[in-house]
Amino acid sequence: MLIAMFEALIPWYEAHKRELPWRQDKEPYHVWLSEIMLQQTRVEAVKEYYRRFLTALPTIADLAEAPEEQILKLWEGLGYYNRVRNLQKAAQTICAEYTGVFPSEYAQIRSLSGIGDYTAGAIASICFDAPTPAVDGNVLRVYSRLLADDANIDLQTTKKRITRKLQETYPQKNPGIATQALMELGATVCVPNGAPRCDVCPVAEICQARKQDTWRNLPVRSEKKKRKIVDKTVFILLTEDTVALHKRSTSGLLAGMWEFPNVDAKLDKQAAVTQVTGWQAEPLDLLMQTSYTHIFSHVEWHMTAYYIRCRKTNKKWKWVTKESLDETYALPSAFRPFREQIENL
DNA sequence: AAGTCGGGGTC
DNA sequence: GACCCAGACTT
Repeated sequence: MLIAMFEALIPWYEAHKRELPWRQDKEPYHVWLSEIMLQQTRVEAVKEYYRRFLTALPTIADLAEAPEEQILKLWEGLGYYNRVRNLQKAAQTICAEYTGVFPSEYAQIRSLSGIGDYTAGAIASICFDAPTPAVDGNVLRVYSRLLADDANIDLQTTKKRITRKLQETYPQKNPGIATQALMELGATVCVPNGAPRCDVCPVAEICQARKQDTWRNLPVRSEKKKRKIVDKTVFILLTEDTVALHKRSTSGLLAGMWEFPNVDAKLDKQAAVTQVTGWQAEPLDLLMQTSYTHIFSHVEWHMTAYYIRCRKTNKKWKWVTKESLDETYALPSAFRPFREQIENL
């Protein structure tokens, strides 16, 4: 079954594959960067980030030596910011332990920061022709439907089993093509939301979910728990030419990113002004008030923002010009609407 | 095994 | 509003 799948899949991929920036070559740095950026992130979202990142940091050595502010700025808006910290940590490991040359053995690749089973398998097969499966969400979906396998794909045991089954029959010639072909099928034909395009699927004839008409129920996943709601009051503190920023902790949510000063509570106008006075920034005028909800995977921020003209700056915040905010400081998307509003004051 | 960690497209 | 994306790491 799986052998027949690969036989039909490879020629289909060669005929229908998308042209993507990271498919120009098999340079490990390029493939690696793309795989990290693509973790839980759509192809369309990654394209421009990928190009910009490589223009700024063309080599692994450049990445290893880059200031943290620069790599966070390059990742700004892409999310999961620990990805880029781990990316740099791995780059430093490659420079220190592998003389700057990306390692070619699966075990070495797998041991680098930010590289798990999926990414190691992808890089080893695509860059080094190792017959190592790369089991991502696409592959789990394709496999579940092809075999009408109703095991929960969120379970470790299921992923291990599917990885093992693929490993047994993985093509020994051009395994990197097999890796990309499986994912391409999941991304463009056996799609995650909506009906799969079985009419153009190269393996429709051997698909058990299609035969049984059970594709709607596959793959099976764990139940998701609902998000917590956090109320926030955000302070857009402005002088004549600067705005106050705060750098977040280097651990936890949005680690190391910059933000507008805020507190985890819903303050009314008076309490907000009192808060700013307590920070000794001397509030002059309350210019505007806006509200905005930002949704993360596991939490919602219900934010009320007060735009306040201040007489003085304090030592508690970093007061920066709008220009340097845009050019230098990495601001998460959660705060982006407030940044835009400043222009309308 | 469950929780944490972003942001956005699609239905 | 719910789902989920070329997942990894921590607890």
